[in-house]
Amino acid sequence: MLIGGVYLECHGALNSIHESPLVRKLRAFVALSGPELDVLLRLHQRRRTFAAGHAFLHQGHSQRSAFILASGWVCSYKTLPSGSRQIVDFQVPGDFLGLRSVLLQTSDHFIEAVTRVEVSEVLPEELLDAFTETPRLAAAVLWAASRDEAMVVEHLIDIGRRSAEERVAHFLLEMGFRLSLVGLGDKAGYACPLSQFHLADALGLSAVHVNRVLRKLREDGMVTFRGGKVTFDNFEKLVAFADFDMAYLDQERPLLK
Amino acid sequence: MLIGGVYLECHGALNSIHESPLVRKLRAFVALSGPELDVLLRLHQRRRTFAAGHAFLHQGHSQRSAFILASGWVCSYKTLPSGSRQIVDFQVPGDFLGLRSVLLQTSDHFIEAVTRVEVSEVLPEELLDAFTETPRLAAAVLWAASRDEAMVVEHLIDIGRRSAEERVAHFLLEMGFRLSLVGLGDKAGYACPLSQFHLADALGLSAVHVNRVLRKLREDGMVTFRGGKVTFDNFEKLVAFADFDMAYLDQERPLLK
DNA sequence: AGGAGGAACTGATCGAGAGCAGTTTCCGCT
DNA sequence: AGCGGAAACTGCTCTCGATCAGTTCCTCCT
Repeated sequence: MLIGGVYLECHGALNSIHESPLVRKLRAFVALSGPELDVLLRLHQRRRTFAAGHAFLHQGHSQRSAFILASGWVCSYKTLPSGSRQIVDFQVPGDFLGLRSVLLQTSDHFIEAVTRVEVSEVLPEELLDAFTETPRLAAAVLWAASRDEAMVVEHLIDIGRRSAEERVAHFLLEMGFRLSLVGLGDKAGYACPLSQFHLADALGLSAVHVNRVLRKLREDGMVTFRGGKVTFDNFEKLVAFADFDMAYLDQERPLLK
Repeated sequence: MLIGGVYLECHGALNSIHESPLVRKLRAFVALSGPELDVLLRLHQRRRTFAAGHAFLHQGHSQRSAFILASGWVCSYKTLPSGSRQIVDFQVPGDFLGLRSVLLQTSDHFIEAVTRVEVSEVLPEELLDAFTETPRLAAAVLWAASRDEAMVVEHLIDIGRRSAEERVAHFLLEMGFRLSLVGLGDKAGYACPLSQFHLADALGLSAVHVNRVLRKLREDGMVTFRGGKVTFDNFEKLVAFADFDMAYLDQERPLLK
């Protein structure tokens, strides 16, 4: 399906568990057995769809569900009394949403659909049952959660110590790597439904300045952000400029073989 | 023991498991049974001491130990090619160190002792054994890890959206709350071994500017940072100014009763 | 008592990025 | 084909915090 001319979603029922982006992501690190795939399939049962802009987890609420993102983009953010918001991270297909709110009493942030999204709702009991049944799966999910935390730390570095240009470059590269893991992008680029306002809210910049920085990166022949698409014009130059070290989202399998 | 005139440490052997700051912290959320305390005691066996300034976990290495901090302060940080460093978080007694490096292939950051510290080294097997033996303990530790992640997110907000003054105020309050949980601080203040350089590296500011901001906060009668001590001159005013909402490190028990 | 070294502190200048106030381009809609 | 709204884009000014270049204070050392 095409939205905005370029943004690609994969809708419809899941024909096979192998199509799940989550499975695809976990498989990059753990060989999953038949029974483990069955457990994952069970977690995908409660399918739900949300329209773009819909907020389905609220700061301060104590809703205790987690979600597995099947298609579309989502952002998690916090708001300040001043009215401004800080986007903590974006989630793409294969990512978990609100895993932390299962453990903590209340959700400390908002989660909002950027595009129309499809998710699978997972109740805390289901998750815990799945974990006791298949400890390897538990370790794999914990690994994914650790990776998410490492990404938040990297965003902290972004905002704290990198210039606006390095920040934008680094962010566009990170999303590229994350999407490539689930087959939604490569070294040429990827479809990206974010507005420049989204980038600004995520990177601690003003939308106006994001615009200027994007123009600079484009003029320097490194990356083009336009019309819902990110195109890497010179991948190596961009990696060098952004000082991108992909160790933090790697790509080597952890505890498991 | 006194260092720098005011900084207080509690050295020597652990006479009772109840003296462990970790136990004290976890007890604020979970009632721990006798057997569970025994398991925790076992984790405290391998006692080690490091001098101030010693780095005991290195970026890029794959050392797979975690540590429980018994006394002293520690900071975890990442470095950039430009030479500057970003302190991601400080750890105080009762906190885990390097929990993420147990799961991920390589450590993605440094951990360095700010003061002389005492830690208990925990090997991955011991941790996993303890978790399978007492699932409640596993949940409690996961809860603590979630809380740590929530704090990193709050630092992201700090650096991304708060002014330098709000940032410093918010940080000093957070450390106060964390220390009070293990009995090392209260509404009057706490002993703090950090230099203004530490604050600068953690808050994404220059040391010079940190100095100015501290002066401003002191002159406004909110908080005094001096001589290794943080004194809250007007606690309520500071909380209001920093827009401090302690929900993110709360203080309500999660899954457990 | 005198010096050495390091943190704390201060003033002056500079620059990245914010904020404002627009215009232009690109959509979908009727 | 024309309209309306949102996102993208641009020029201008101003501010917050970095940087530089010091001085002062503290503590340890002999």
